[in-house]
Amino acid sequence: MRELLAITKALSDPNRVRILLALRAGELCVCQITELFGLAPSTISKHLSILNHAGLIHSRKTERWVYYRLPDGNTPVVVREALDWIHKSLAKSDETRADAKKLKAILKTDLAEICRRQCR
Amino acid sequence: MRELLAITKALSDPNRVRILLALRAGELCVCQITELFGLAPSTISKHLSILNHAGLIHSRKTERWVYYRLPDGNTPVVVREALDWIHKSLAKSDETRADAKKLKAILKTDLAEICRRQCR
DNA sequence: TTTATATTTCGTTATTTGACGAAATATCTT
DNA sequence: AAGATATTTCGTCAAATAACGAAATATAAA
Repeated sequence: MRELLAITKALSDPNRVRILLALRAGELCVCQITELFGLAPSTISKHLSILNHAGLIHSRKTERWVYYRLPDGNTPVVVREALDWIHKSLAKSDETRADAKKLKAILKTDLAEICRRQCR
Repeated sequence: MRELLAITKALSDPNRVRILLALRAGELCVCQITELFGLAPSTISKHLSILNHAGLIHSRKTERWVYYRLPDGNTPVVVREALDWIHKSLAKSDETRADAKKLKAILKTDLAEICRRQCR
């Protein structure tokens, strides 16, 4: 029950659901996600921590950046099914499409340039 | 997104998840659920309202009682998959078994008798 | 070693949520 | 019609949550 509730609570915030959908495009670092949603870096970091704690995303630290991605390979069934459910339910929504479009632009921009926008 | 969030929010409380699992035994009236969980009738009513609003349960009023049940037949895919996921994930947990056992005893007791315990 | 950059942690604030009991509503029984 | 019963609605309170900015941490660059 505890594991399942960690998942359902993680999924009960729209921004966290949007993050999961955005990550289908591949791993993203915190500042890219921050740029995508226009929230404070600390807010995004907290959301990522909650998703991570529920097992819905994994992280990888390299140099100055922390990249988050959807779990790959050996994922608990309960997690994989939750992710499948979310993606299946919202993949084609207008909001998801809009986020995907904006993300595409962000991915074209230099990473350091993106990050600098937040740190001032 | 709104529909999905109604579902994930409904699923992010342990008592509401337990209600969904209990309803696999068949429809239950509010006082039976109240008896099962030992919470105030108004609290249970609120939980049922949230589950109902998310489409996760349906209700049927007859005489003095309101019965709640899992949706049958034409249910939106997003709802059906959420229910399948919950049931599959927790059907065999200790907590679910304990609830099922207690529920069995409640179902053997006369309905009016159960209700009278709460209304005093 | 200092400075800049990227992320997280912490403290604060406003909002939401879960619980309760009292009152309102609706239905059944006298 | 009056009283009893079952459920819901409403108001209140305590706890949880989402947001932010400031400070802390960690790594890279100068």
